[in-house]
Amino acid sequence: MPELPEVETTLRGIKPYLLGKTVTAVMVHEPRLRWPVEANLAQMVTGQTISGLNRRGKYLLLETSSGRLMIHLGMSGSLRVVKNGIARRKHDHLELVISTGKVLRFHDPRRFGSVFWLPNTEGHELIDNLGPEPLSKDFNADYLFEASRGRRITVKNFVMNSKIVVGIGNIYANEALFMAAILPSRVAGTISRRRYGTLVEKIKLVLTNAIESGGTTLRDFVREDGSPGYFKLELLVYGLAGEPCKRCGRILTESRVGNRSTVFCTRCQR
DNA sequence: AGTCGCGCCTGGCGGC
DNA sequence: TGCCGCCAGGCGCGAC
Repeated sequence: MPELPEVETTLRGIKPYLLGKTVTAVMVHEPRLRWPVEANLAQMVTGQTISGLNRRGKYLLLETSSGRLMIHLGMSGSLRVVKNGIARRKHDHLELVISTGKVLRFHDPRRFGSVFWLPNTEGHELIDNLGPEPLSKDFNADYLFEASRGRRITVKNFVMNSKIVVGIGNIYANEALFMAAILPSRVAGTISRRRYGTLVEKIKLVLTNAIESGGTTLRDFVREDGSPGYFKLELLVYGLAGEPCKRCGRILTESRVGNRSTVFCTRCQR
């Protein structure tokens, strides 16, 4: 499930192959993604030179002089760089052929991902109103505390809201709340400034550590070379319901918060 | 305005 | 062994 660390890992992996390179062809094999791939996308991107690669939340941005290609990996998406001529696999929906003889392939079995072309002159509602980057200084205890006042949703749903802060999905929300010793079901508006300080610190820590491990591979996620991310080995609670808490030994509990699998320790988290 | 539930989609897995 | 139903969840959307 690509969250910020998986998208960042992908960005760092593909960057050396694409930066300063020219796209010589674009093939859209399956336009039926989360949002339909626009019919003119290939025409707009072909011939463009990629002048920068960036990430905003879970969106990858391939910058050119006339606009940017926005890619979201959805639930099961991945990007791989292969040599031109390697056989296409099932669910390889879109390809960018690069002047160097490499090909960037967008692979997404469940098709929850999306690909957009965004001209320089236009904004896009999907990225224009996002919250701060969690690894930036704009994301701090005061910000999160103030943003939470009056909110009746659970703290877990609160930090998974991309309008509040980008990049945190179910896995890292579970992990950060465990590390911060906060129960996922706590009401966001009733948590103290001090505890939000701890939560901010743990969110930054878990995301940073996960990036260092190349992200978390549960099923679908792979790096640009097809290799998995290894942060699964360092998960403390996600996927570990029924196992003893690594901190106190009590059996970890699983429930549904916001209709998503939530794992926590009833002793360590309050 | 904030909150909640739905649905998109495929593949893996448990149960029978 | 095979089939069926459930589940995984990012995220926009409609309803209240």
